[in-house]
Amino acid sequence: MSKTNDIINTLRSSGLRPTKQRIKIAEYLFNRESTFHFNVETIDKEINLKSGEENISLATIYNTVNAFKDHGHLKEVKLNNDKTFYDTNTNLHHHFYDKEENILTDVPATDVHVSKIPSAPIGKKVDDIEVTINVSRKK
Amino acid sequence: MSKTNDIINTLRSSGLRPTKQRIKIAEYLFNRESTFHFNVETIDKEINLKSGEENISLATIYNTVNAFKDHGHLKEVKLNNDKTFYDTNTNLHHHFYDKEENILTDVPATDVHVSKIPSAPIGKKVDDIEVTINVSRKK
DNA sequence: ATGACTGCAAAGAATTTGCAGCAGA
DNA sequence: TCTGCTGCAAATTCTTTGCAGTCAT
Repeated sequence: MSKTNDIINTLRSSGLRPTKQRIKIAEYLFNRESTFHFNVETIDKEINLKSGEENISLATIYNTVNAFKDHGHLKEVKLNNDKTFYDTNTNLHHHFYDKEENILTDVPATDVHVSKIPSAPIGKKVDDIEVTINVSRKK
Repeated sequence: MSKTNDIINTLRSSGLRPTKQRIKIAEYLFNRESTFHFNVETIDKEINLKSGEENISLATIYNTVNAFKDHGHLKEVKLNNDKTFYDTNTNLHHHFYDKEENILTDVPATDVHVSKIPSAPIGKKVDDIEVTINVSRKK
């Protein structure tokens, strides 16, 4: 079974119609070895400016990314940036963040141990812990 | 020496002219026991809608908050929200975050120990570590 | 006096939405 | 066929900016 068929099945089984545009975006996002951080502009540039084929409208890219997020294929990430970033790694994990260069790198959950945390506020329970390791250029 | 004079001195010594608007906003933000998370709308509502006095224009609130941030009196915080939030606690600390209610609570740095972290990417050094403890209503 | 700040309105930037036409089931 | 999706443009929302008048020093 080809990768494209995998993608079609994944979309379908999460309740999303596998349209031409969604397949193209999904292939771009998910057919890669390592995790990937991007924003809507990334997709627009890579898919639209690069190919001589039909373009995908910005509105559709927004709709598609939101649909992927709502169906658990993407995770939203907050950066010191006006644009919204997304992460193709939807598993629990941590990050290196270089704010000088606005680069986000994944850190596997197993590479970080948090050995002490306070108890949750009254009436609340802890769901998960996210660690951001802020880094900068070594001088 | 009164609190207002403290604020005027703090503003002046960080290179900001203590104008009526800045003093009013600074008093609202900094004259409180515990740390405080807010956005521009918070200030607008609390200071403008509440008082019968002269209002402070939105543009000035934006300018003031940016000035306070640039001069180290505020820290920007990223939430799952379209608006930019700020934190009056500029020291290193961690957070409880309840995304159901969009509530952020401070956790002192001493209440959290991270006992294992990966080494920084090549050419980078670790500056600090921020821990977000995601919580939700206990069922 | 002079340079910085305020406030208004207009501009900007990212994202969402209304709706007609199109495509996947 | 029949919803759901796409794509365009218009609308929205948050934030910044230009500029004339005002205020702190």
